[in-house]
Amino acid sequence: MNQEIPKVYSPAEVEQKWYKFWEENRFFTPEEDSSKKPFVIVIPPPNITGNLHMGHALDNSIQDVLIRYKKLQGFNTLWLPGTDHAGIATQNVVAKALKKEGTSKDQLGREKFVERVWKWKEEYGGNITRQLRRLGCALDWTRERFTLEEGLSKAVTREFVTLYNEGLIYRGKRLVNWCPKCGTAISDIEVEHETKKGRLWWIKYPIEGKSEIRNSKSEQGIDYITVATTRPETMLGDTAVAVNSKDKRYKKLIGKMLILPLVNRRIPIIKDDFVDPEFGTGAVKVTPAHDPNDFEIGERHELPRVNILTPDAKITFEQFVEEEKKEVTELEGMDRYKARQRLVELLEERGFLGKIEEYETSIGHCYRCKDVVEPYLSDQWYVKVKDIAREAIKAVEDGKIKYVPDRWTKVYINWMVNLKDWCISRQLWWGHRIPVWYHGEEVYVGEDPPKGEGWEQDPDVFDTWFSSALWPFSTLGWPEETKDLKTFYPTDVLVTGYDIITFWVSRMIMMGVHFMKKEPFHTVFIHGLVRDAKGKKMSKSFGNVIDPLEIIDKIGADALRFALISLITGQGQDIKLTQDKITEARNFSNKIWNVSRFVLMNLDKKIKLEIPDNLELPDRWIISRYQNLTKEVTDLIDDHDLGEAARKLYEFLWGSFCDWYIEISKNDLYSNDSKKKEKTQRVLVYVLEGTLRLLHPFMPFITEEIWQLLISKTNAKDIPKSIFLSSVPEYNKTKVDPKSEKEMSLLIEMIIKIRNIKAEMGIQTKEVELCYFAPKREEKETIQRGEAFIKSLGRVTKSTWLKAIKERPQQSATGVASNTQFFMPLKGLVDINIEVGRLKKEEQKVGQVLANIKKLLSNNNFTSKAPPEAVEKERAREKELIEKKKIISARLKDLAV
RNA sequence: GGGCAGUUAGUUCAGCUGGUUAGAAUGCCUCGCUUACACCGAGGAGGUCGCUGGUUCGAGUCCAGCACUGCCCACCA
Repeated sequence: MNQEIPKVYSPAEVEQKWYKFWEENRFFTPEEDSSKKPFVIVIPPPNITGNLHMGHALDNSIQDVLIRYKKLQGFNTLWLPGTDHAGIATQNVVAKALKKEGTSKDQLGREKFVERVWKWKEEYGGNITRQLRRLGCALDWTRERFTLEEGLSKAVTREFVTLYNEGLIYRGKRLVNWCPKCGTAISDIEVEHETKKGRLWWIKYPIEGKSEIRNSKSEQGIDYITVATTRPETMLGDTAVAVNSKDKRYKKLIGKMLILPLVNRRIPIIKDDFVDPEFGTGAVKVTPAHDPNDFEIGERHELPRVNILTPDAKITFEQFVEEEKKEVTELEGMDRYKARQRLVELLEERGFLGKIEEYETSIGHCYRCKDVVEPYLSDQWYVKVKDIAREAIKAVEDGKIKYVPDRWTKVYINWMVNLKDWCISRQLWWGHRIPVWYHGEEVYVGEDPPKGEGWEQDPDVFDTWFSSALWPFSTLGWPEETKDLKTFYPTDVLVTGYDIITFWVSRMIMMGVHFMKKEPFHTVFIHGLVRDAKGKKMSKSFGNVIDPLEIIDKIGADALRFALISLITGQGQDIKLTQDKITEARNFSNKIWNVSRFVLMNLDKKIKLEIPDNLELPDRWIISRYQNLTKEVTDLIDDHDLGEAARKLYEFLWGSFCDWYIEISKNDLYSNDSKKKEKTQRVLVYVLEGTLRLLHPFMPFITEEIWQLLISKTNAKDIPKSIFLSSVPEYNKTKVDPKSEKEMSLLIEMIIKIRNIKAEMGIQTKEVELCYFAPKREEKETIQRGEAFIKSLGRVTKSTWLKAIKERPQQSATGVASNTQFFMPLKGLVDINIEVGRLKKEEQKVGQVLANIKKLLSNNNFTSKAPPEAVEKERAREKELIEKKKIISARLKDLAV
């Protein structure tokens, strides 16, 4: 017996061994000049600051399943790895480290700082790629890329310069979302809105010439106008008050001037129909430099823009004339929130403050540092996206790109239709430098620096997404016309969570269509997010994170992958990962291990890897089931329903193969009939070997380990070096046998029912056995020896089987009929002969048979092993439950009436 | 304000184009140490499929309305 195979599967060693083997043999590198069709996925590049979290684990498990499956199907596969430099994120991480050291990025200066980030990257940037290896990802590491490396930087420069020359890029002073903490502009989608309790302050703006509003005769609309605001400090930058042109209350006042309280700036009352007369007082203060709507109003009315904030959100009076400062000098240099508080106090003191209301308002936060974002006036670079977006929409509408599940198509199109120009400049140091140089008034845009003295490069860098938009082709060598680019572009599938459809997917489509004139992929496979047991997002601050690496250490990458994949639904719902599910997957991998151990243990010689001829019902059944499984699993993967495919494999392997076929097989394996034994060995190996190949994309390590052991015990020739290089089992329709499936399922049903009766009556396994055989005439002898025994009412083990054979009287199997029959010898007491006939009137027969068995059993005074009082107790409990239910339902009925 | 998704056993979820008795896992209750596996095996209990109508011979499944939950988008001071 195989002592060297342990009972419990321990993945750690196995996984390490095989990944090394795969990588060293370059199995993941596509064949050169292959005649096979390529199948390509580029990895969504994780941030170099990142560590593998469950989201990555899911995303990459999915991709690995697809790649390995396609490989088995005979495609020339490439899964291209890489990482993203992640501008803000990385800069923040390094800045934090510097702070700990007591220095800062400004102290270091730009050049030194960037050098420092590179150093950091060399040191820690490899974390995530190591972790992807642990997961088992079949990535071609010889082609690994980084967004900030030379080649990809060249691509980004080409991107910008080309777009610029096409007139699709412009620089403009606009309101951007400014993160004071990061000190940079961020794009609209990088702002996270959150509804928070705030306040609405009402402020009185005196009409010119009637400045003494403390006078008791003062009245709204005569002496002053009241405006409402959630951000009172912005009044410092007000340059008008707007009212709706149809608003009767203010009609006469349009064109008159107001005196801005404390600042004493003369500002006009203007009409603009953006203003909703129903809201607040119907009059809106206009701060073009600090509010997007006001900015637009300002544009329409050519209002001056007065900026009141420094880049780190402190009050500045840079644009104030001297007189305006007089009453508010103390605010200068003050933090925005402190200033707000103080300003309100000042207004109050001077009688300009009206009421204060509690108010719910939505506040924008930086997606990186969570600081409150300010609308801020600054010079930025923009991409005019309208035309490119149109092409990108068309690609999806024409079906050249398909979203899976389909509902994301709508989300994508809706987003694209409403797309605004894309702010691509960031005031960071870590990133691709914008290829623009200034020399006084002159501006130079080009891939190489301008010649001559005195040129200074734009200090800004690009939005990270501006470079990752090129990822599907920049990684293959673009803008050079490389062989890889020709062979592998366009790629096939993009796999990602729905959270970055807008950030990334849409931009890749835009740039792919624009620069390559070809969609970057034909399928976008969108999956849900991984959440905790309660459906909450996993995050460090909640403390509900399950670390994939910890799980891998404990139970193996295979089990983790299987847990995640089997949780995927066809609808792409979010996934709730629980400890239970992880345990289940662990148990499954152990089950695979043990069933394989069983098969291996029962092989005493080299086995032919083909189906034998002398098949019996259980053999035909399991082979048929296996054929169906092959078809189902391949169809499901083709349909991108990986979760269902995984569940099908689980069900087959555990529910059919282990629970039934293995048990039945013991009959032959432990028999003296060498022909039968060999037949069964061959069926076992045939089905298990094929199932392993089906399972390999999901659980690459354990399947490799077992497959190698198993295949070495066969006579198969030209064996591939790895299961990864083998093939998907072929679906052989001629082996599908509905009749056997039907018969077998009936048999199973009967056995279950008999077990049920047995359990109810407390009869022990050893006292009752069920024999089954499907005789052909020539097998009569065998049958009469009672060796067609396949299933006891409990579990078959070698010892019980041997015992049964030994103890069973010769006459136990009698009355052989020409049809399928059941025999149930009751340990020498009675034989029941159950005729199933042609299995046509199954239902009736089953019922009849069961009734007979029950009768016989109760006539024969079996002793129950369960103590009578326990049985009594259980019955009482049941009765009680039924009573309770009755009462409850009666009460509910009363209530309903 | 607009859009999307979900609501099925105690819990977490499957259930495709409508068709026998609504499945699985886990938990619970019996029983079983049996040379593949106690990370196991056998059996059992547990569901008016969110609510209300409609289509149909037939509805978790299709349609309409409602309720609740979650997510995304949106400039209302």
